[in-house]
Amino acid sequence: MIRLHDTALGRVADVELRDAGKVSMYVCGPTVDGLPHVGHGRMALVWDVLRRYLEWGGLDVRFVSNITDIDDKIIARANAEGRSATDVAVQYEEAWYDSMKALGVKRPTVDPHATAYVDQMVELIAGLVAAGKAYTTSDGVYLSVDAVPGYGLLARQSLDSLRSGARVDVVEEKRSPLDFALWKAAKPGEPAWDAPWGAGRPGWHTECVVMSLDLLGEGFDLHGGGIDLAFPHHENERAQSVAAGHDFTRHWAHNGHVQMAGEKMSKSLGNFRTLTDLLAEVDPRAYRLVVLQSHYRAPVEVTGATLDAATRALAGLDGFGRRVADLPSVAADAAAVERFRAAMDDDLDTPRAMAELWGVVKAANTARDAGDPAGAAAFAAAAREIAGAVGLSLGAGSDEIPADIAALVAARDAARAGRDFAGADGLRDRLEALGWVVEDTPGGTRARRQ
RNA sequence: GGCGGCGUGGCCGAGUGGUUUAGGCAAGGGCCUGCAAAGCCCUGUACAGGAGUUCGAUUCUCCUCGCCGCCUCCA
Repeated sequence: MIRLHDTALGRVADVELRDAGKVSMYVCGPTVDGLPHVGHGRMALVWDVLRRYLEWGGLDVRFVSNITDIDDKIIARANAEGRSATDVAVQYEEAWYDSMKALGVKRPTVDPHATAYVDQMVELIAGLVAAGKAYTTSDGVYLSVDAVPGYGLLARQSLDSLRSGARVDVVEEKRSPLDFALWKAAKPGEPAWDAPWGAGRPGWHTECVVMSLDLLGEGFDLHGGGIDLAFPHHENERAQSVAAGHDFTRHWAHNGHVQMAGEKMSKSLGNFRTLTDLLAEVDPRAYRLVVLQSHYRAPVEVTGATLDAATRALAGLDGFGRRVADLPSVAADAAAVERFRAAMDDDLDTPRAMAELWGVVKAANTARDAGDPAGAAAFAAAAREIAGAVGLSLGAGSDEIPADIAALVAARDAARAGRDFAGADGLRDRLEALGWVVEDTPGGTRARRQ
């Protein structure tokens, strides 16, 4: 079984499944208050890769990822644009899934919406109030962190050091600066649900607790998300579930951030680039490759240069895919697949896994050049196996050739056949000017887009 | 102020106490080709600086410098 870094333990640990052969995982999804940014894309890709890899390994994965469709920023946008919060949420959820589709990120098994779980959230909060672990104030309901054993587990800090470092605004009625809102009382004009403490809306942290436990059950296997969520979001999820007597996730995993010029990219810093824009400019697979070529916990710089390098690398893989398309389909080279598996099982070491991919690509090319099609086929099968396991398709198909391009190619072939090389080179220049590359292969001339 | 991370060859980016190399992109040389393209082969004296532990450190310890993150909404 795979080993992953566990944020609660601060080290890599075996992922021990609750039920043999089945994986229950929850990943915090987006708040749909705007277009997704590049960082969201990395998050989605990292967990998609993990999910696909586990499925490839024969596990039955139940992947739950939520949509936060009620939140302060959604309300702010709705008010600013003079429309309903629901309207805003629906629009940006659609944008989210459009981007996910382009990236090749599989749809979650279930994608719960916060607004559909308000009743259960109210129930959870009521239980915490009744148990004396949460208290009401004039603006909502707060959880008392002093009532939670081990608060600070995910922050990896003691309650005291968290308290001394707190920069939270002092709210007079809060018993501790670290206490956080379970319920926010509605201000005039805000969307609101009824509750024993007055109309309002649930706090962000509560939804994930209710939805993950409802859809995955007590003690589910894995809870993931961006590293920025470790504290306070996940800390507070854990705090609530522990306070309410639940057995929460068995394993916490977090992905590192995307950096822009060495800085974290985030909405609040305003230095973000939307995923929508990025995907309009580059092959979405290139972004997947950038993500795969960095370790999921390390920060990664997403720039024109890194995307460009990945695009070129992808072109090489696509060329390989085309070249081996005619090889017989045979069993994948077992040793190569095992090396891939070892890399992936070692805390999802995708950079090493990708190195294995290029290793088999090279091995297949070498075998083929050496006149060993059987060996080439086994390595090519391994390459497809590995690429498929991480959600990367190797462009096996050829480009559609428009008639005018085909005519130029045919004219060049005729010129070459007549040993009119000057004419042939002129035609190749014209093709290149039109964005096409010609390759003379033993099997005939091949044209492809640049 | 508290907690944590990082600094690897032109760029991106893994990894390891020592015999043989991560890998990708870029670059140079060769093979192949009418010439190319694609592919294959070869090449580059990389581990921030200092001290220490060790037979031996890029890999462990300490210090210095630089960068970054979390402690507030945030993937």
